Amino acid sequence: MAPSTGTTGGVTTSGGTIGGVTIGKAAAFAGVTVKTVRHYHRHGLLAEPPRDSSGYRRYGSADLLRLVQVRTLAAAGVPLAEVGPLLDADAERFAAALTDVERRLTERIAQLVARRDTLRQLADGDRLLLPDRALAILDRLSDLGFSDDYVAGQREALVLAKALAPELFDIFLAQLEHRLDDPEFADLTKRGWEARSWDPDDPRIEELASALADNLLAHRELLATPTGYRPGPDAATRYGLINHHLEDGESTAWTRLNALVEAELRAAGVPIPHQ
Amino acid sequence: MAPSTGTTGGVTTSGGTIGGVTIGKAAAFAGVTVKTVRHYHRHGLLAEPPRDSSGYRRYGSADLLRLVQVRTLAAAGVPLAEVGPLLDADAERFAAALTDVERRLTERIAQLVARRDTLRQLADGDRLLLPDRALAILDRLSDLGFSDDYVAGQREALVLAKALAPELFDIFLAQLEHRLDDPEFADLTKRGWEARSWDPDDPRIEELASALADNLLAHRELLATPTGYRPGPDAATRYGLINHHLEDGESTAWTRLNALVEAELRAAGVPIPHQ
DNA sequence: GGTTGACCCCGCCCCGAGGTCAGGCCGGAG
DNA sequence: CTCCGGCCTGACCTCGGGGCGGGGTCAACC
Repeated sequence: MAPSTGTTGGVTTSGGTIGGVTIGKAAAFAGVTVKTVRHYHRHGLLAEPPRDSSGYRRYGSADLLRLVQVRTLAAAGVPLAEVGPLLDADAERFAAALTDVERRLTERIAQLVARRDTLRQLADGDRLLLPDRALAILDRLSDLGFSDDYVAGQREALVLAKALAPELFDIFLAQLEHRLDDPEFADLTKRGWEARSWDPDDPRIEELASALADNLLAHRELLATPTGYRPGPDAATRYGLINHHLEDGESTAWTRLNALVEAELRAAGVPIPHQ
Repeated sequence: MAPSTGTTGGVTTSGGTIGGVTIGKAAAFAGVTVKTVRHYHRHGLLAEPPRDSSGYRRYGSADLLRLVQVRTLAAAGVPLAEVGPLLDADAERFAAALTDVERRLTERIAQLVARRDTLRQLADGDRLLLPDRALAILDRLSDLGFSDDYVAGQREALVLAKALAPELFDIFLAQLEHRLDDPEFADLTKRGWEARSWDPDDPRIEELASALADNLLAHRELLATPTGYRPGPDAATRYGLINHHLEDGESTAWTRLNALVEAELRAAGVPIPHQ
C-alpha cells in the first residue's frame, strides 16, 4: 500500500485517517442486518476488512461491492455455501451453477404447490385423509341409521385401510358399497355393533356370527382378492391392524363376534390371514 | 384390561402376548422414517405407546391411525407445532387453521417464484446485479474503445451505485448516456483512465482536470439533482464510496485527478458532498 | 466531567424438521 | 458363538440467521 494515500477515505485502505464505514452502515447500505454481515464473514463469503484502532471493522467500497453481490445471490436463493465459489468462478461456471440453482428452486416450488393442493382438499373435514368416495360411504352409513359411534369407527378404519393397504382400498370401498345395498347386511351389522355391550358369553353372539358369515358368503365374489394380487410379507399384520381396530379391550363380546365370523369364513375357504 | 383378551393382537393392549408392531413397521406403514416417528414422540404429537419386555415400543391400530394423521398433515406443510392442537381441535378450528396454513404456503410459493424469476434474469452475466439499461451502457463503453479494465471498473461502480443510491440510479444512467454522446467527453475520460499510470506530479493532470471539469460544466443541467431530492444523512458517505471506488491506492495520480475535478466543480457551485 | 443512547465487539443458545453418528441392547439365524 | 439387523438413547449437524448478554467505544447533551 503506497504511503501517500489515505486522504481520500471511503476505500479499503487502513491509513492514518479512518477510511471506510462501520458494519452498521455497510449492512444498512446493502439492506441486510449486522448479524448477517458477520455471518457472511464467519462463513468466508466476505473477507474481514481492516479494523480501526478500536477494533471496529471498516468497510471500503470493494468490501461493499462484494457484500452487495453476496446479498443479491443469497436473496435469489443461492445457498450460502455456493455463493463464494460462484462469485469467484468464471462466467461459464457461474452460468452453469445458476442453472442448477434454478432447477432446484423449481423443484421446490412444484413440491410446495403440490402441498398446497393437497391442503386445499382438506379444507372441510377429512377430505385429505379420505377420498370423496369413502366419505360418501360414511354419509350413507349415517343415512342408514348407523350410530355416530359406529360411523366414527368406520371412518378411522378407512383411514387406516387407506394407509396400510392403498392397493386394495378401492376394492374395499367397492365391497362396502355393494354390501350396503343389502338391507339384511345393514341390519346384521347394526346388531353386531350393539353386541359390543353384550355379555361375552351371550348365546346370541354365535347366532349373529353365523348369520353374518352366511350373508357375506352369499356374495362371495365380493370377498375375492383381485387375480394377480400378491400379498406382501406384512399382509397379516396389516389386516390385523385394520380389522381389529377398535377392539382395544373395549368389548370382549365384539372381539368374540369378529373371531367367530372370521373362523366361519376361513372354514368356507375364504383366505383370511392369520395375524 | 380384561384378562380374556390378548389373542387377537394388533391393538394397543400390552397383554401377555406382544400386541402391536414395532417402530420400524409402524414407520414403514405410515411412510415415514423411524427417526421421524421418534421425533413426533419427542414433540408430543404422538403418545408414547406401551413397551414390550425389551423396551421396544409397540404400536397398536390407534397409534397407527394417529401417526397417519400426523404424517398427512405434516406432509401438507402444517408446522409440527400446530399439528397436535389441530388434530385435537373441533372441525371449525380445524378448518380455520388449515386456511391459515394454506395462506402462508401461498405466500411462500410466491416468494420462491419471485426468487426464481430474479435468478433467471441472472442466467447470463450480471443481469441480476444491473438492469439492461446499465448493461447497454457498458457495452457501449466497450464499443467506444474503452479498455476492459475501465469497463470492469465502471461495472463495479454501477453495481455500487445501484445499491447505495437506487433513487438516483436512473438519473445517473441518463447522465452517462448523454455524456457518451459527446466524443470529447469520451476522449477525455479515456485519457483520464490512462492517467492512472502517470506520475502524481505530472503537470498534465491539472490540465486534464480542467478540461474534464469544463466538459462536465458545459452540460451543467446533467449535474443537477432532481428538484425535491432530499439527500439522506449518509449521502456524503455514499457518494464517497461510489466515486472513490477503485482509488484503492492503485494510483495516486488518478486520485489526484478526481480530487481536482471535484474541486473545480465545487468551485463552480455544483453541490458535491464533502465526504 | 458525567451520563445517555447508539453502536460495536464477541460468543452462546435458539428456531424446524428431522439426519447422522456413536455406543449398546435384543432377537433370530447360521 | 458370532453375525446381522432392528431397536434404544443421547448428542451434534444442517441453513440462515435472530436473540440475548456482557463489555468496550463514540458522540452528543447537560
